[in-house]
Amino acid sequence: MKLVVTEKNDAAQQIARLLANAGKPKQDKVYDTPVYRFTVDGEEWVNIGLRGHILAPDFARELHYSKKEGWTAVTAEGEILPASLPDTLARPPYDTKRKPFLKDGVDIKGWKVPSLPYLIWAPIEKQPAEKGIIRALKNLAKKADSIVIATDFDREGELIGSDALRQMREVAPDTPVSRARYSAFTKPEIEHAFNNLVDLDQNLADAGESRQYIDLIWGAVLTRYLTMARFGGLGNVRSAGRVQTPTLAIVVEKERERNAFVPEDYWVLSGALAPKGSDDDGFKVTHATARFTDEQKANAAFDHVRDAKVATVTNVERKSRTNKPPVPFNTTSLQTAAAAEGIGPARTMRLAESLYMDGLISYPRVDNTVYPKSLDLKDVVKTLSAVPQYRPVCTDLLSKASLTATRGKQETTDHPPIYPTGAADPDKLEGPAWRLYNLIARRFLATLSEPSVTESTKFSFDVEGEPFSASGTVLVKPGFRAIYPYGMKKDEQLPALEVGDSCDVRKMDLEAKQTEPPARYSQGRLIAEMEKRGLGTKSTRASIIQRLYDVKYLKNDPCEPSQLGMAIIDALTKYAPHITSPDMTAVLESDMTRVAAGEDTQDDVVRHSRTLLSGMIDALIEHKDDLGDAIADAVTADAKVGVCPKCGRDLVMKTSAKNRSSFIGCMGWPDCDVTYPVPSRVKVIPIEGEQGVCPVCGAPRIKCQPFRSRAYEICVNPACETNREPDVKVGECPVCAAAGKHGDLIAHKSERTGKRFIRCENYDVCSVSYPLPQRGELHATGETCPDCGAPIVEVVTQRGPWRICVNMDCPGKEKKAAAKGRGTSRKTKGGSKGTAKSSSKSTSKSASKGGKRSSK
DNA sequence: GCAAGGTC
Repeated sequence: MKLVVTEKNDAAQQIARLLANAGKPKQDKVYDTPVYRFTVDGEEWVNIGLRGHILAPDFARELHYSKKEGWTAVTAEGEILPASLPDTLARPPYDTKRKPFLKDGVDIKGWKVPSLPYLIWAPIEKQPAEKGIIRALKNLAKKADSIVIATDFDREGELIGSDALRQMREVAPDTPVSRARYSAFTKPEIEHAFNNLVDLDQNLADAGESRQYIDLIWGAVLTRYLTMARFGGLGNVRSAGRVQTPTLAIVVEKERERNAFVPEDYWVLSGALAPKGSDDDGFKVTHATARFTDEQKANAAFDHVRDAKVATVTNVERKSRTNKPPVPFNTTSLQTAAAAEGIGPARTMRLAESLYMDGLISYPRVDNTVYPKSLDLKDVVKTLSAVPQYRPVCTDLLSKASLTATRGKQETTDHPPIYPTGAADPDKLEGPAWRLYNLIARRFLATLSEPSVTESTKFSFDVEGEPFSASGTVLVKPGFRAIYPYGMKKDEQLPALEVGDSCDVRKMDLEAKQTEPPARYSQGRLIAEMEKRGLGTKSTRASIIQRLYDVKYLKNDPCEPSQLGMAIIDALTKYAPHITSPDMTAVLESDMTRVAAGEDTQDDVVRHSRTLLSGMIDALIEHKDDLGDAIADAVTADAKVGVCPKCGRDLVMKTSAKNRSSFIGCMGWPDCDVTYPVPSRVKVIPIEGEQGVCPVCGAPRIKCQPFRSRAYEICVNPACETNREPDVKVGECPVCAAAGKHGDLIAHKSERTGKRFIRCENYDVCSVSYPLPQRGELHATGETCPDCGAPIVEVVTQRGPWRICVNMDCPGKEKKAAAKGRGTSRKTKGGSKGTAKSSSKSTSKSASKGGKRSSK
């Protein structure tokens, strides 16, 4: 039996399909891992797909951190340093007797902390990360007569293959092993690869492993340093890494530019003209000097034209422009295009993964932007014509004798560019999933379509001796724009005018303006910038940006660094500049190339990198307290929501030690006891400037962003006049009624917590109460619930009015939930955390709504 | 409670 090991399940399946020459491959499972059995010229073959890397590098066992002991470097014997270093590693070039960082073995909240200088030189081991796959792999390797490593044809692929081989060698030490190298899933390419097997390139695998080690060493050492410099509490990691830190630096650099920006005054003289005698509002004209930097000159020009009645056309320029259709999508261009449509890169990849698994799009991690010859374009168009929105364009394309597709600059042959492989039903996909599919399908059709032609017109005018101009652009031949409207500008139509025609001057205005600072990066542009600077790969960029948000270095979209993010970059730029620059990646790349070429060894390259970091650790440790203070200040600044109306100190977001809920508290505590509640399940965004102070009570106003609904602003003080709501009678108290007395049920808003709830008017003696939705206008209906007898209230929100029985335990609710839950279970599985949470409420509705909205 | 790289 011949065993073929690929990098992923998808590849195992494709290779089986292409090589089987006696019937279709049979799918089987070995310990839950899918494998494909088939025969080639009478020989039995088995294909197994790994899941990327199956081993993960980590520090030697005694240096592992555990939940119980934290980041300890303490051995079982209480010894700080591991007993011995592997011979291949040099002894650390530092004095082990010197005072270590955060004194070894000192307890910090129960954690023992290792010496960082030592961690740099700590031995690294590779541990199994995919135990199920490894078991299946070994099981098959034992039975195999020969083994072919057929992982992806790149550095990481060679490393994944080498790791797999190491595992197999434990059970099959003598089985012959070879390597298949292919770069496209086509029959000739795969057959050629398997007829011309080579040996595994250990140098290339070593190059990949050096990358793993260097990333781990720098990442772990600097992350531990930043995290321990000022302990931020559980869950507050301050991370650093070869890719994430330079990426953060890019965003911080832009913010610095913005902060250093000095706005300049300029003036714009513009007005409206209309063809003589017409009665429309006219079109916009601007003075030939688009920006006056001299106020006097602007005023002088304005004085000439402010009372003008007539403008004369002095010149007409018409230009027609052909716009080429876009090129096929690869991962990066999909991410940037989706980001422009409001789907962030990380979410795009999650959605793309699930569209791929559902057979709706091709493999989403690809650099290629040229469709392979083997892809039957017409066939894809035929498939897409099943989607009503695309049918007219598909019919049009299918009527052509042949189809020509655009080509991008990057051409690789491992996977085709991202294209639709199935027809989606807008009603069956959730909103964002449909929007992404729609983008991909339309992009595909656009790459096969004609160019679009726009015609732009520029009129020049004379108004009382001052030169003015107007321009407009009109789409005269839609071409690909008929199917691909993304990022399209609106038509600006100008009337038909010729030289010598005159127009009525409708108005003239002089506007004082200021130059704007450079714009922040959108997530899409940040992805593009990372690619430009060689940071990360198509598969990692989205998650790295997400990570920067998760550790609170970045906030908002477009990307804005937090004070914490700026402080981290500040400190690292000073004491470990290497990690903040993309150069580290560039140097690593050239090192890898030398290792792969056999001109350098893994040990040398890793040792050199360790030495470099060693040289920085002294300065870092020396300034640990400065950095700790800077981090603490930055975190406080990030948490600030306003100023205490009582004592004038900062009010910050705090977390209750008791139940981990958030509240706003004064930094002056315990001298000042001012606290305010915060609505639960919302993201709190401080409001800067005057708008952030309540004009009525002086407490801060904040913006609350609930998950997936509209943000609102409130004063944080629940007792404030602006938060007061009149009590509403919503029914009668059943308990009091049973006892023979009368009690109204009142909807009431607490002045202490700001929470709205229903209580019996006899609340001093009667404990009947019900919770209420916290947002929306409340109305009594006078009705009671048929299932439980509790009052029914009406709540009016932005989505419209809805009615609800106020009893949380009402038996009627379970019935409804069960009925709703059934139809949507499929969606909650593949989606994000967020979609899972909101499943029962909004899935069915948002799916159909989203479909209609984006089917332009 | 560490990175970045694969893939799910």
